[in-house]
Amino acid sequence: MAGRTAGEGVREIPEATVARLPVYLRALTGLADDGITTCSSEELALVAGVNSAKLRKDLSYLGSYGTRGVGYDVDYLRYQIAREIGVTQDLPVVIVGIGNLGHALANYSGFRSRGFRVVALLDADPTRHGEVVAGVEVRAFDDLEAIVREHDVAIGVIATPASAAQDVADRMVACGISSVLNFAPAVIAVPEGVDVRKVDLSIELQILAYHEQRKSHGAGERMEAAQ
Amino acid sequence: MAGRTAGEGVREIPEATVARLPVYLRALTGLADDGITTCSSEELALVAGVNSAKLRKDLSYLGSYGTRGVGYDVDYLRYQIAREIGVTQDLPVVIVGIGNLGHALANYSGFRSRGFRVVALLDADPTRHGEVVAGVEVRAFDDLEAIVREHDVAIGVIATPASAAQDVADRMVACGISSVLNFAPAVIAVPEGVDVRKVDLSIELQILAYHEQRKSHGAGERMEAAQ
DNA sequence: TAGATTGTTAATCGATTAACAATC
DNA sequence: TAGATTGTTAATCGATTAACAATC
Repeated sequence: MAGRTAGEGVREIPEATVARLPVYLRALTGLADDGITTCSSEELALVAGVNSAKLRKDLSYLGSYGTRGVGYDVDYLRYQIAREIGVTQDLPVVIVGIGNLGHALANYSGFRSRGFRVVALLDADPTRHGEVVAGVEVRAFDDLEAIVREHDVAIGVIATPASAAQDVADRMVACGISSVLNFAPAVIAVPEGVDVRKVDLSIELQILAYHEQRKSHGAGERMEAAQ
Repeated sequence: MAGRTAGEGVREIPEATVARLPVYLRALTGLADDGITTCSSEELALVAGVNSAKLRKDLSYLGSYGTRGVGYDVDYLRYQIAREIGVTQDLPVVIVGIGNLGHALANYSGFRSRGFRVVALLDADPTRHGEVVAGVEVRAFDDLEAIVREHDVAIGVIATPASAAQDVADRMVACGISSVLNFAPAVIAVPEGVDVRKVDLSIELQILAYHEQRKSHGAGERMEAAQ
């Protein structure tokens, strides 16, 4: 149930840490872009938006890549984190559903720059086929299997309406895709061994709404620091 | 630091529970659409994608809205959760940055159907001004303050490039916006009392990549259920 | 009354944090 | 050597879960 049973040092990295590694990676890239070659856990934590104790604890799961009294080499740490995540070379991705969101995703430069390559855009609507988005031609959903086989695609992105999401997920799984990023506002069921992550735009807004409501009530204290 | 000090029954709902309330709300809406008027915690948990113990524990923070031996009235529970979140009437939202993602967000029907109203679309690029997206005219970023004042906007959405995000956030905060949903791939700093939630498309993909990598290594066990 | 299901308790698990010994 | 900063320990905190008494 917990995947591989430990044993020969297959480091078990906590899920909360895994979710922050990409944040550190981005922060390090930002530092490197600014010409900074070395940083302390304090400095990196600041730009990553976490506290330094948490950062050091997180990094300790990967190994000892810092130097006491000195800090971390930006490029070296960046490579180690990228290696740990597995984004040192481009991973092929397919996007299904080329509506507004699919367009945005296809054009999203952050995929390319962070180790992903959009190898295909698929849509069920035949009138969309042949259209070129972000340099990639929109193809029929039925081409999924051939594309997955050709490019050895392991990650699929669902950007369809909610009603189509489960069907798309089933087809992806049947083709051998084992990681799914789901933007459709629907819970999808997948077999054991397949990972699903869900991004839900309106849920994030609702969480904000909850806190917003709490602020305006109970008029006791108000925003203390107004910058 | 923990906001209002308890006292006269200002229920303190755990953050993890708050994040799931919108999920329950959506699940209940789905059940209602299917004509289901009553459900058990087991049934609701199934469609929400959580286990029933967690669901009941979460709902217990809101009050006692179920009936032992019977279950929950779908419409009643739905109303209670919506009231708790604060989305019983439309909350005004502004979106800044009308690129691909901004377009997708403006057209996203889930906002409207879940208690949010996009009152303005703003972009720094003058060539975009006047364009109508999803029935709303794109206006100048400088109009932000007037719009926030006119519609009493409390929630802002940032869909700009990373380089503009901090500046947009500063301007939003200066206008009195106290909740920000940030889609730009950048950490933004805001004063105490302002909430920020961040949606990062490439981070989600990277988390999937990490698990994907782990699957292909250690060839020990494989996907047991292939559906 | 018997069966069903909630709401709550308590145990467990995992994540965060402060503090500091190790060490550059 | 003195100063700085990592990597780790241990304490704390919060979230999850199973179990079951309460009660419809």
